[in-house]
Amino acid sequence: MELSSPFPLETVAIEKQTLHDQVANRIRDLIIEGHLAPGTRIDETTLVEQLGVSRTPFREALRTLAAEGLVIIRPSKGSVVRKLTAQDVFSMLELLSHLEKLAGQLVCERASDADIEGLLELHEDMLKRYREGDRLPYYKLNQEFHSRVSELAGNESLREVQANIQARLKRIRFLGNSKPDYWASAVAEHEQMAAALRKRDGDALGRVMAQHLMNTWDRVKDNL
Amino acid sequence: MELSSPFPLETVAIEKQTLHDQVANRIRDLIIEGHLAPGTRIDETTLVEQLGVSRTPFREALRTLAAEGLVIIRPSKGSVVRKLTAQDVFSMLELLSHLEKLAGQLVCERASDADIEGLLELHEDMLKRYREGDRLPYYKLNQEFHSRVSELAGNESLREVQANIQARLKRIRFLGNSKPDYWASAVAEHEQMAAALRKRDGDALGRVMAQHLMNTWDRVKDNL
DNA sequence: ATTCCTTATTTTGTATACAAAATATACTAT
DNA sequence: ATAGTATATTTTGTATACAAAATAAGGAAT
Repeated sequence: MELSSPFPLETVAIEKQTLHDQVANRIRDLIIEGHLAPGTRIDETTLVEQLGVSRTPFREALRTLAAEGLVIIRPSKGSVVRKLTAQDVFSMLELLSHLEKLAGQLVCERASDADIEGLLELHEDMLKRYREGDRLPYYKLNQEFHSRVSELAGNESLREVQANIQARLKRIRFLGNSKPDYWASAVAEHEQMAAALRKRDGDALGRVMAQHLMNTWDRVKDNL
Repeated sequence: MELSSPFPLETVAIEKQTLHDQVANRIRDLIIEGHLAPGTRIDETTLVEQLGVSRTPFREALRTLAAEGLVIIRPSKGSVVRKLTAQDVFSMLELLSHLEKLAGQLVCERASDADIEGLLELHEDMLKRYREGDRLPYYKLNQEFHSRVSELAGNESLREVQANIQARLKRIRFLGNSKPDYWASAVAEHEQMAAALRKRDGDALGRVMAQHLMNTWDRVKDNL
Protein backbone atom coordinates (compact mmCIF):
# COMPACT_ATOMS: atom_id res chain seq x y z
CA MET A 1 0.00 0.00 0.00
CA GLU A 2 1.13 3.50 -0.73
CA LEU A 3 2.34 5.80 1.97
CA SER A 4 -0.51 8.05 2.91
CA SER A 5 -0.43 11.80 2.50
CA PRO A 6 1.62 13.64 5.12
CA PHE A 7 -1.34 15.84 5.89
CA PRO A 8 -4.10 14.79 8.26
CA LEU A 9 -7.18 13.89 6.36
CA GLU A 10 -9.53 16.53 7.63
CA THR A 11 -7.40 19.35 6.28
CA VAL A 12 -7.61 17.80 2.85
CA ALA A 13 -11.18 16.58 2.83
CA ILE A 14 -13.71 18.72 1.09
CA GLU A 15 -15.60 20.57 3.74
CA LYS A 16 -19.03 19.20 4.23
CA GLN A 17 -21.63 21.75 3.34
CA THR A 18 -24.44 21.87 5.81
CA LEU A 19 -27.80 23.08 4.68
CA HIS A 20 -27.48 26.45 6.35
CA ASP A 21 -24.17 27.02 4.62
CA GLN A 22 -25.70 26.22 1.27
CA VAL A 23 -28.62 28.46 2.02
CA ALA A 24 -26.33 31.29 3.12
CA ASN A 25 -24.31 30.95 -0.07
CA ARG A 26 -27.43 30.84 -2.17
CA ILE A 27 -29.00 33.92 -0.62
CA ARG A 28 -25.69 35.76 -0.73
CA ASP A 29 -25.56 35.14 -4.46
CA LEU A 30 -29.15 36.22 -4.89
CA ILE A 31 -28.30 39.48 -3.17
CA ILE A 32 -25.03 40.09 -4.92
CA GLU A 33 -26.46 39.31 -8.33
CA GLY A 34 -29.36 41.62 -7.68
CA HIS A 35 -32.17 39.09 -7.69
CA LEU A 36 -32.90 40.29 -4.20
CA ALA A 37 -32.72 44.03 -4.52
CA PRO A 38 -31.54 46.23 -1.65
CA GLY A 39 -34.42 47.16 0.60
CA THR A 40 -36.38 44.07 -0.35
CA ARG A 41 -38.07 42.37 2.51
CA ILE A 42 -36.90 38.81 2.88
CA ASP A 43 -40.05 36.78 3.09
CA GLU A 44 -39.24 33.66 5.02
CA THR A 45 -42.26 31.68 3.99
CA THR A 46 -41.92 32.05 0.24
CA LEU A 47 -38.14 31.93 0.15
CA VAL A 48 -38.08 28.86 2.35
CA GLU A 49 -40.54 27.25 0.00
CA GLN A 50 -38.57 28.14 -3.10
CA LEU A 51 -35.37 26.79 -1.64
CA GLY A 52 -37.11 23.71 -0.34
CA VAL A 53 -35.70 23.91 3.16
CA SER A 54 -37.25 24.43 6.53
CA ARG A 55 -37.09 27.65 8.48
CA THR A 56 -34.41 26.51 10.90
CA PRO A 57 -31.44 26.38 8.52
CA PHE A 58 -32.84 29.34 6.68
CA ARG A 59 -32.87 31.52 9.75
CA GLU A 60 -29.40 30.39 10.72
CA ALA A 61 -28.22 31.44 7.28
CA LEU A 62 -29.84 34.83 7.77
CA ARG A 63 -27.86 35.38 10.95
CA THR A 64 -24.67 34.71 9.06
CA LEU A 65 -25.56 37.17 6.36
CA ALA A 66 -26.54 39.72 8.98
CA ALA A 67 -23.13 39.40 10.60
CA GLU A 68 -21.59 39.88 7.17
CA GLY A 69 -23.56 43.05 6.78
CA LEU A 70 -25.63 42.02 3.79
CA VAL A 71 -28.89 41.74 5.63
CA ILE A 72 -30.60 43.64 8.40
CA ILE A 73 -32.64 41.72 10.92
CA ARG A 74 -35.30 43.82 12.60
CA PRO A 75 -36.50 41.88 15.63
CA SER A 76 -40.05 40.61 15.18
CA LYS A 77 -40.36 42.60 12.00
CA GLY A 78 -38.56 40.55 9.45
CA SER A 79 -35.35 40.96 7.56
CA VAL A 80 -34.46 43.14 4.63
CA VAL A 81 -31.64 43.20 2.17
CA ARG A 82 -29.37 45.92 3.41
CA LYS A 83 -29.61 49.06 1.40
CA LEU A 84 -26.40 50.99 1.20
CA THR A 85 -26.54 54.73 1.55
CA ALA A 86 -24.07 56.87 -0.34
CA GLN A 87 -22.29 57.37 2.93
CA ASP A 88 -22.08 53.62 3.51
CA VAL A 89 -20.56 53.13 0.11
CA PHE A 90 -18.12 55.96 0.59
CA SER A 91 -16.98 54.62 3.92
CA MET A 92 -16.44 51.20 2.44
CA LEU A 93 -14.52 52.49 -0.53
CA GLU A 94 -12.43 54.79 1.61
CA LEU A 95 -11.55 51.92 3.89
CA LEU A 96 -11.04 49.53 1.01
CA SER A 97 -8.70 51.94 -0.68
CA HIS A 98 -6.47 51.91 2.38
CA LEU A 99 -6.71 48.16 2.70
CA GLU A 100 -5.76 47.57 -0.90
CA LYS A 101 -3.00 50.10 -0.66
CA LEU A 102 -1.59 48.01 2.14
CA ALA A 103 -2.21 44.82 0.17
CA GLY A 104 -0.38 46.26 -2.79
CA GLN A 105 2.62 47.13 -0.68
CA LEU A 106 2.72 43.76 1.01
CA VAL A 107 2.24 41.72 -2.12
CA CYS A 108 5.35 43.26 -3.61
CA GLU A 109 7.32 42.34 -0.51
CA ARG A 110 5.92 38.91 0.15
CA ALA A 111 4.60 37.21 -2.97
CA SER A 112 6.68 34.74 -4.94
CA ASP A 113 7.74 35.44 -8.50
CA ALA A 114 5.33 32.80 -9.69
CA ASP A 115 2.49 34.49 -7.87
CA ILE A 116 3.32 37.86 -9.36
CA GLU A 117 3.45 36.16 -12.71
CA GLY A 118 -0.01 34.76 -12.08
CA LEU A 119 -1.34 38.20 -11.30
CA LEU A 120 0.10 39.56 -14.51
CA GLU A 121 -1.55 36.78 -16.48
CA LEU A 122 -4.83 37.65 -14.87
CA HIS A 123 -4.23 41.22 -15.95
CA GLU A 124 -3.61 40.13 -19.52
CA ASP A 125 -6.86 38.19 -19.50
CA MET A 126 -8.64 41.28 -18.31
CA LEU A 127 -7.17 43.30 -21.14
CA LYS A 128 -8.31 40.76 -23.65
CA ARG A 129 -11.82 40.84 -22.28
CA TYR A 130 -11.77 44.60 -22.37
CA ARG A 131 -10.68 44.69 -25.99
CA GLU A 132 -13.42 42.24 -26.88
CA GLY A 133 -15.98 44.15 -24.89
CA ASP A 134 -16.94 41.19 -22.71
CA ARG A 135 -18.12 43.06 -19.71
CA LEU A 136 -19.15 40.22 -17.40
CA PRO A 137 -16.01 38.11 -17.77
CA TYR A 138 -13.93 41.25 -17.33
CA TYR A 139 -15.82 42.07 -14.18
CA LYS A 140 -15.23 38.63 -12.74
CA LEU A 141 -11.54 38.67 -13.56
CA ASN A 142 -11.29 42.09 -11.99
CA GLN A 143 -12.81 40.81 -8.74
CA GLU A 144 -10.44 37.89 -8.88
CA PHE A 145 -7.48 40.20 -9.37
CA HIS A 146 -8.26 42.30 -6.33
CA SER A 147 -8.99 39.22 -4.22
CA ARG A 148 -5.77 37.61 -5.31
CA VAL A 149 -3.68 40.64 -4.44
CA SER A 150 -5.16 40.64 -0.96
CA GLU A 151 -4.62 36.94 -0.65
CA LEU A 152 -0.99 37.13 -1.71
CA ALA A 153 -0.32 39.95 0.73
CA GLY A 154 0.14 37.19 3.26
CA ASN A 155 -2.13 38.58 5.92
CA GLU A 156 -5.17 36.42 6.50
CA SER A 157 -7.12 39.07 8.39
CA LEU A 158 -6.56 41.55 5.63
CA ARG A 159 -7.80 38.98 3.16
CA GLU A 160 -10.94 38.33 5.16
CA VAL A 161 -11.84 41.96 5.58
CA GLN A 162 -11.13 42.76 1.97
CA ALA A 163 -13.30 39.86 0.86
CA ASN A 164 -16.14 40.96 3.06
CA ILE A 165 -16.14 44.54 1.87
CA GLN A 166 -15.72 43.50 -1.72
CA ALA A 167 -18.74 41.24 -1.38
CA ARG A 168 -20.85 44.04 0.01
CA LEU A 169 -19.82 46.32 -2.80
CA LYS A 170 -20.08 43.86 -5.62
CA ARG A 171 -23.21 45.28 -7.13
CA ILE A 172 -22.13 48.87 -6.76
CA ARG A 173 -18.83 48.28 -8.40
CA PHE A 174 -20.49 46.66 -11.36
CA LEU A 175 -22.38 49.88 -11.93
CA GLY A 176 -19.10 51.75 -11.90
CA ASN A 177 -18.01 49.92 -15.00
CA SER A 178 -21.22 50.38 -16.85
CA LYS A 179 -20.24 53.45 -18.84
CA PRO A 180 -17.60 52.88 -21.51
CA ASP A 181 -15.31 55.77 -20.64
CA TYR A 182 -15.37 54.71 -17.02
CA TRP A 183 -14.35 51.30 -18.11
CA ALA A 184 -11.49 52.69 -20.15
CA SER A 185 -10.04 54.64 -17.27
CA ALA A 186 -10.37 51.68 -14.93
CA VAL A 187 -8.40 49.64 -17.42
CA ALA A 188 -5.76 52.35 -17.64
CA GLU A 189 -5.38 52.20 -13.88
CA HIS A 190 -4.98 48.45 -14.06
CA GLU A 191 -2.20 48.95 -16.57
CA GLN A 192 -0.39 51.05 -14.02
CA MET A 193 -0.88 48.32 -11.43
CA ALA A 194 0.63 45.78 -13.77
CA ALA A 195 3.61 48.03 -14.39
CA ALA A 196 4.20 48.46 -10.68
CA LEU A 197 3.83 44.73 -10.13
CA ARG A 198 6.45 43.98 -12.76
CA LYS A 199 8.86 46.23 -10.92
CA ARG A 200 7.66 44.96 -7.55
CA ASP A 201 7.27 48.58 -6.62
CA GLY A 202 5.02 48.24 -3.59
CA ASP A 203 4.61 51.93 -2.94
CA ALA A 204 3.60 52.61 -6.51
CA LEU A 205 1.25 49.66 -6.58
CA GLY A 206 -0.34 50.68 -3.30
CA ARG A 207 -0.76 54.22 -4.52
CA VAL A 208 -2.45 53.17 -7.75
CA MET A 209 -4.74 50.70 -6.05
CA ALA A 210 -5.83 53.26 -3.51
CA GLN A 211 -6.41 55.79 -6.23
CA HIS A 212 -8.29 53.25 -8.28
CA LEU A 213 -10.77 52.78 -5.48
CA MET A 214 -11.26 56.45 -4.83
CA ASN A 215 -11.89 56.83 -8.56
CA THR A 216 -14.42 54.06 -8.28
CA TRP A 217 -16.21 56.29 -5.82
CA ASP A 218 -16.30 59.08 -8.37
CA ARG A 219 -17.60 56.72 -11.01
CA VAL A 220 -20.28 55.36 -8.80
CA LYS A 221 -21.46 58.10 -6.51
CA ASP A 222 -24.05 59.58 -8.83
CA ASN A 223 -25.86 56.28 -9.16
CA LEU A 224 -26.69 56.33 -5.47
CA MET B 1 -52.70 66.75 23.54
CA GLU B 2 -48.99 67.47 23.43
CA LEU B 3 -47.12 67.65 20.19
CA SER B 4 -45.32 64.37 19.74
CA SER B 5 -41.55 64.09 19.45
CA PRO B 6 -40.18 65.21 16.10
CA PHE B 7 -38.37 61.90 15.74
CA PRO B 8 -40.15 58.76 14.58
CA LEU B 9 -40.58 56.40 17.46
CA GLU B 10 -38.57 53.50 16.17
CA THR B 11 -35.37 55.51 16.01
CA VAL B 12 -35.76 56.35 19.66
CA ALA B 13 -37.12 53.11 21.00
CA ILE B 14 -34.72 50.80 22.71
CA GLU B 15 -33.94 48.00 20.35
CA LYS B 16 -35.73 44.89 21.32
CA GLN B 17 -33.32 42.18 22.25
CA THR B 18 -34.31 38.82 20.89
CA LEU B 19 -33.20 35.72 22.68
CA HIS B 20 -30.55 34.86 20.12
CA ASP B 21 -29.05 38.31 20.47
CA GLN B 22 -28.88 37.97 24.21
CA VAL B 23 -27.36 34.55 23.88
CA ALA B 24 -24.81 35.81 21.37
CA ASN B 25 -23.84 38.64 23.68
CA ARG B 26 -23.62 36.31 26.63
CA ILE B 27 -21.41 33.76 24.90
CA ARG B 28 -19.28 36.51 23.41
CA ASP B 29 -18.60 37.80 26.90
CA LEU B 30 -17.87 34.33 28.18
CA ILE B 31 -15.28 33.94 25.45
CA ILE B 32 -13.76 37.37 25.79
CA GLU B 33 -13.53 37.14 29.55
CA GLY B 34 -11.93 33.77 29.30
CA HIS B 35 -14.62 31.66 30.91
CA LEU B 36 -14.73 29.75 27.69
CA ALA B 37 -11.10 29.18 26.88
CA PRO B 38 -9.84 29.03 23.31
CA GLY B 39 -10.04 25.52 21.95
CA THR B 40 -12.87 24.59 24.29
CA ARG B 41 -15.58 22.58 22.72
CA ILE B 42 -18.93 24.32 22.96
CA ASP B 43 -21.27 21.74 24.36
CA GLU B 44 -24.73 22.63 23.19
CA THR B 45 -26.62 20.51 25.65
CA THR B 46 -24.99 21.77 28.83
CA LEU B 47 -24.63 25.37 27.72
CA VAL B 48 -28.21 25.48 26.54
CA GLU B 49 -29.25 24.14 29.91
CA GLN B 50 -27.18 26.67 31.84
CA LEU B 51 -28.55 29.54 29.84
CA GLY B 52 -32.07 28.21 30.07
CA VAL B 53 -32.85 28.53 26.38
CA SER B 54 -33.65 26.06 23.68
CA ARG B 55 -31.24 25.00 21.01
CA THR B 56 -32.78 27.09 18.25
CA PRO B 57 -31.76 30.56 19.46
CA PHE B 58 -28.55 29.12 20.81
CA ARG B 59 -27.52 27.79 17.43
CA GLU B 60 -28.46 31.03 15.72
CA ALA B 61 -26.23 32.85 18.17
CA LEU B 62 -23.39 30.48 17.33
CA ARG B 63 -23.67 31.34 13.66
CA THR B 64 -23.32 35.00 14.51
CA LEU B 65 -20.23 34.38 16.59
CA ALA B 66 -18.81 32.21 13.85
CA ALA B 67 -19.22 35.01 11.34
CA GLU B 68 -17.48 37.31 13.80
CA GLY B 69 -14.60 34.90 13.95
CA LEU B 70 -14.85 33.99 17.61
CA VAL B 71 -16.11 30.49 17.09
CA ILE B 72 -15.42 27.73 14.62
CA ILE B 73 -18.27 25.52 13.52
CA ARG B 74 -17.17 22.15 12.27
CA PRO B 75 -20.12 20.61 10.46
CA SER B 76 -21.60 17.68 12.35
CA LYS B 77 -18.72 17.79 14.78
CA GLY B 78 -19.59 20.59 17.10
CA SER B 79 -18.22 24.05 17.64
CA VAL B 80 -15.12 25.22 19.41
CA VAL B 81 -13.94 28.54 20.69
CA ARG B 82 -11.51 29.74 18.10
CA LYS B 83 -7.94 29.39 19.14
CA LEU B 84 -5.68 32.04 17.73
CA THR B 85 -2.32 30.99 16.43
CA ALA B 86 0.62 33.35 16.73
CA GLN B 87 0.19 33.98 13.03
CA ASP B 88 -3.47 34.85 13.50
CA VAL B 89 -2.60 37.35 16.19
CA PHE B 90 0.18 38.85 14.15
CA SER B 91 -2.05 39.28 11.14
CA MET B 92 -4.69 40.97 13.25
CA LEU B 93 -2.25 43.31 14.91
CA GLU B 94 -0.56 44.14 11.64
CA LEU B 95 -3.90 44.96 10.10
CA LEU B 96 -5.11 46.78 13.19
CA SER B 97 -1.99 48.90 13.24
CA HIS B 98 -2.78 50.13 9.74
CA LEU B 99 -6.43 50.66 10.60
CA GLU B 100 -5.66 52.69 13.67
CA LYS B 101 -3.03 54.63 11.82
CA LEU B 102 -5.76 55.62 9.43
CA ALA B 103 -8.15 56.31 12.28
CA GLY B 104 -5.58 58.53 13.92
CA GLN B 105 -5.11 60.55 10.77
CA LEU B 106 -8.81 60.91 10.16
CA VAL B 107 -9.73 61.79 13.71
CA CYS B 108 -7.41 64.79 13.57
CA GLU B 109 -9.08 65.94 10.38
CA ARG B 110 -12.66 65.22 11.22
CA ALA B 111 -13.36 65.25 14.94
CA SER B 112 -14.77 68.30 16.69
CA ASP B 113 -12.79 70.14 19.33
CA ALA B 114 -15.14 68.80 21.96
CA ASP B 115 -14.52 65.25 20.81
CA ILE B 116 -10.77 65.71 20.92
CA GLU B 117 -11.22 67.15 24.38
CA GLY B 118 -13.16 64.05 25.36
CA LEU B 119 -10.37 61.82 24.14
CA LEU B 120 -7.85 63.77 26.17
CA GLU B 121 -9.98 63.41 29.26
CA LEU B 122 -10.11 59.69 28.68
CA HIS B 123 -6.35 59.78 28.46
CA GLU B 124 -6.07 61.60 31.77
CA ASP B 125 -8.28 58.97 33.37
CA MET B 126 -6.00 56.28 32.05
CA LEU B 127 -2.98 58.03 33.53
CA LYS B 128 -4.65 58.22 36.88
CA ARG B 129 -5.46 54.53 36.79
CA TYR B 130 -1.91 53.78 35.82
CA ARG B 131 -0.48 55.81 38.69
CA GLU B 132 -2.79 54.05 41.09
CA GLY B 133 -2.00 50.66 39.62
CA ASP B 134 -5.61 49.80 38.80
CA ARG B 135 -5.03 47.43 36.00
CA LEU B 136 -8.56 46.45 35.05
CA PRO B 137 -10.04 49.97 34.92
CA TYR B 138 -7.01 51.09 32.94
CA TYR B 139 -7.53 48.25 30.53
CA LYS B 140 -11.16 49.15 30.01
CA LEU B 141 -10.40 52.82 29.48
CA ASN B 142 -7.73 51.84 27.04
CA GLN B 143 -10.17 49.80 24.99
CA GLU B 144 -12.57 52.71 25.13
CA PHE B 145 -9.90 55.11 23.93
CA HIS B 146 -9.05 53.05 20.87
CA SER B 147 -12.72 52.45 20.08
CA ARG B 148 -13.48 56.12 20.42
CA VAL B 149 -10.69 57.16 18.10
CA SER B 150 -12.04 54.77 15.47
CA GLU B 151 -15.52 56.04 16.04
CA LEU B 152 -14.55 59.67 15.72
CA ALA B 153 -12.65 59.00 12.53
CA GLY B 154 -16.03 59.31 10.86
CA ASN B 155 -15.91 56.16 8.84
CA GLU B 156 -18.46 53.62 9.93
CA SER B 157 -16.88 50.70 8.14
CA LEU B 158 -13.56 51.44 9.74
CA ARG B 159 -15.27 51.55 13.10
CA GLU B 160 -16.94 48.20 12.55
CA VAL B 161 -13.81 46.43 11.45
CA GLN B 162 -11.76 47.93 14.24
CA ALA B 163 -14.35 46.85 16.79
CA ASN B 164 -14.42 43.34 15.44
CA ILE B 165 -10.68 42.87 15.52
CA GLN B 166 -10.39 44.52 18.89
CA ALA B 167 -12.99 42.09 20.24
CA ARG B 168 -11.11 39.12 18.90
CA LEU B 169 -7.91 40.34 20.45
CA LYS B 170 -9.30 41.43 23.78
CA ARG B 171 -7.85 38.62 25.80
CA ILE B 172 -4.49 38.73 24.09
CA ARG B 173 -4.07 42.41 24.63
CA PHE B 174 -4.78 42.04 28.30
CA LEU B 175 -1.82 39.72 28.53
CA GLY B 176 0.33 42.34 26.87
CA ASN B 177 -0.20 44.67 29.79
CA SER B 178 0.47 42.09 32.43
CA LYS B 179 4.12 42.91 33.01
CA PRO B 180 4.82 46.25 34.68
CA ASP B 181 7.52 47.49 32.32
CA TYR B 182 5.29 46.67 29.38
CA TRP B 183 2.58 48.68 30.97
CA ALA B 184 4.92 51.62 31.46
CA SER B 185 5.94 51.71 27.83
CA ALA B 186 2.35 51.40 26.68
CA VAL B 187 1.52 54.42 28.81
CA ALA B 188 4.46 56.33 27.36
CA GLU B 189 3.08 55.65 23.89
CA HIS B 190 -0.29 56.92 24.97
CA GLU B 191 1.35 60.12 26.16
CA GLN B 192 2.66 60.60 22.65
CA MET B 193 -0.81 60.03 21.27
CA ALA B 194 -2.21 62.67 23.57
CA ALA B 195 0.47 65.13 22.50
CA ALA B 196 -0.32 64.53 18.84
CA LEU B 197 -4.03 64.87 19.53
CA ARG B 198 -3.53 68.22 21.22
CA LYS B 199 -1.76 69.47 18.12
CA ARG B 200 -4.21 67.68 15.83
CA ASP B 201 -1.20 66.24 14.11
CA GLY B 202 -2.80 63.36 12.27
CA ASP B 203 0.38 61.97 10.78
CA ALA B 204 2.08 61.89 14.14
CA LEU B 205 -0.94 60.36 15.82
CA GLY B 206 -1.28 57.74 13.13
CA ARG B 207 2.39 56.90 13.38
CA VAL B 208 2.29 56.46 17.15
CA MET B 209 -0.88 54.40 17.08
CA ALA B 210 0.53 52.09 14.44
CA GLN B 211 3.75 51.76 16.37
CA HIS B 212 1.83 51.14 19.57
CA LEU B 213 0.15 48.14 18.01
CA MET B 214 3.30 46.66 16.59
CA ASN B 215 4.82 47.05 20.04
CA THR B 216 1.82 45.23 21.41
CA TRP B 217 2.85 42.38 19.19
CA ASP B 218 6.32 42.39 20.71
CA ARG B 219 4.86 42.45 24.18
CA VAL B 220 2.53 39.61 23.46
CA LYS B 221 4.18 37.26 21.05
CA ASP B 222 6.02 35.16 23.59
CA ASN B 223 2.84 34.28 25.44
CA LEU B 224 1.52 32.45 22.37
C1' DA C 1 -65.55 59.08 4.30
C1' DT C 2 -62.20 59.03 8.32
C1' DT C 3 -60.68 57.65 12.62
C1' DC C 4 -60.48 54.50 16.10
C1' DC C 5 -60.98 50.17 17.99
C1' DT C 6 -61.67 45.21 17.74
C1' DT C 7 -60.82 40.94 15.73
C1' DA C 8 -58.62 37.91 12.13
C1' DT C 9 -54.50 36.64 9.69
C1' DT C 10 -49.97 36.49 8.85
C1' DT C 11 -45.32 36.50 10.29
C1' DT C 12 -41.81 35.92 13.51
C1' DG C 13 -39.64 33.71 17.68
C1' DT C 14 -38.82 29.71 20.40
C1' DA C 15 -39.36 24.99 21.81
C1' DT C 16 -39.69 20.38 20.86
C1' DA C 17 -39.46 16.19 18.05
C1' DC C 18 -37.43 13.39 14.82
C1' DA C 19 -33.52 12.01 11.56
C1' DA C 20 -28.81 11.54 10.48
C1' DA C 21 -24.27 11.55 11.63
C1' DA C 22 -20.49 10.94 14.70
C1' DT C 23 -18.57 8.98 18.72
C1' DA C 24 -18.19 5.70 22.26
C1' DT C 25 -18.91 1.01 23.91
C1' DA C 26 -18.97 -3.78 23.79
C1' DC C 27 -18.08 -7.79 21.65
C1' DT C 28 -15.76 -11.28 18.50
C1' DA C 29 -12.00 -13.32 16.28
C1' DT C 30 -7.32 -13.75 16.06
C1' DA D 1 -4.48 -8.45 24.78
C1' DT D 2 -5.46 -6.20 20.09
C1' DA D 3 -7.59 -5.15 15.94
C1' DG D 4 -11.53 -4.92 13.87
C1' DT D 5 -16.44 -4.81 13.57
C1' DA D 6 -21.04 -4.36 15.05
C1' DT D 7 -24.17 -2.03 18.20
C1' DA D 8 -25.54 1.53 21.43
C1' DT D 9 -25.28 6.26 22.85
C1' DT D 10 -24.58 10.83 22.24
C1' DT D 11 -24.50 14.83 19.52
C1' DT D 12 -25.66 17.45 15.68
C1' DG D 13 -28.82 18.84 11.83
C1' DT D 14 -33.38 19.73 10.20
C1' DA D 15 -38.33 19.84 10.37
C1' DT D 16 -42.39 20.75 12.58
C1' DA D 17 -45.42 22.65 16.19
C1' DC D 18 -46.78 26.00 19.20
C1' DA D 19 -46.61 30.88 21.24
C1' DA D 20 -46.14 35.69 20.78
C1' DA D 21 -45.96 39.62 18.24
C1' DA D 22 -46.99 42.44 14.35
C1' DT D 23 -49.80 43.51 10.51
C1' DA D 24 -54.02 43.55 8.00
C1' DA D 25 -58.98 43.52 7.72
C1' DG D 26 -63.37 44.70 9.16
C1' DG D 27 -66.70 47.38 11.36
C1' DA D 28 -68.71 51.04 14.61
C1' DA D 29 -68.87 55.80 15.83
C1' DT D 30 -68.21 60.36 14.51
